[in-house]
Amino acid sequence: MNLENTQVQMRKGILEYCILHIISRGEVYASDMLEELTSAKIMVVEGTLYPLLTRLRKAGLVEYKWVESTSGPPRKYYTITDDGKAFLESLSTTWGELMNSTNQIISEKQS
Amino acid sequence: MNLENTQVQMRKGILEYCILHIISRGEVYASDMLEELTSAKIMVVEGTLYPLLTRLRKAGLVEYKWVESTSGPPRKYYTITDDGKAFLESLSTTWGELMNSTNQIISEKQS
DNA sequence: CTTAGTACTTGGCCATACATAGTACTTGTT
DNA sequence: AACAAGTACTATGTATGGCCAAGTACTAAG
Repeated sequence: MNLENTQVQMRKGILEYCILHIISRGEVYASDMLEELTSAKIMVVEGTLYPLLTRLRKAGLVEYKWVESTSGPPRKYYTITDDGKAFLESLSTTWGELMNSTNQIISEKQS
Repeated sequence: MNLENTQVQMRKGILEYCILHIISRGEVYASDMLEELTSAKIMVVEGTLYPLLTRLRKAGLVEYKWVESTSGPPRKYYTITDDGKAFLESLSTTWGELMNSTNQIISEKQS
C-alpha cells in the first residue's frame, strides 16, 4: 500500500484514453506518443505503450501503416478508425463522469 | 476491449482515494460509504468495498471499532489514522496531477 | 422455527501497467 | 568488412485491484 503503487493503479484505463486521443489528432508513431505523454508528465515506458497499441489495433480502434525512416528501422504510423472515434467519445463521457463523481466526493466538507 | 471494462480500469486507485476521504470526514461504516458513493454515481459492490477496507486497515491508514446496532449485527465504524491523513494528502496531489495531465492531453487541438 | 434483512467475509477470475530481455534494421566508425 | 550505437518494435512473466459469487453470522418479525 505505497504511494507509487496507487499512482500506477490510478492511471489504469486513463492511458488508453490518452493514447486514443493523441492518435485521433493525426498520424503518429510510438515515439511521438511517448514524447507527448512525457511532456504532460505522464511517464510511460515502451513495455506499456506497445502492448496497448496492439490491443487497440486488435480491437479495430486504430490502424497503422509502415513508413520508412531515414534514421533507423521503419515505423508504424497509427491512425484512428471510425470505431475508434466512437469509442473515444464514450471514453470522454466516462472520464468526465469519473472526474465529476470524484470531485464531488472530495469537495464534501466534514459532516 | 469493451467500454465497461475500461470504466472498471479507470477507477482503479481512485476508489481508494474516495473511501479514504469519506472516512477522513468522520466515523462511518460500510453502508454509509456505499450510500455516499452511490449518490456520487460511483457504483460499488460489497465485494469491492470490504477487501479495500481490509487493505486500508492492514496498511495502518484506518482503524475501526465495533458498535452494536439496534437493527441487525454490530457494525465496524471506521476512523482515519495519522498515517492515513498523510497518505490522503499524497493521494490528493496525485489525483490533481493526473487530472491536469489528462486534461492537458485531451484539450490539445489537431496539430 | 422459519423467513427476511443487515453486515461482513472469502476465494477465484480477469485486465492492465510494468520490468526485463530480446529481435531487427540503419548509420557511423575503424 | 566488422563492429558498436541508436532506433523501433516484440515477447514473457509478475503484481495489483476491482469484481462476481457464494457463504457466515446476527437480529427482528411472522
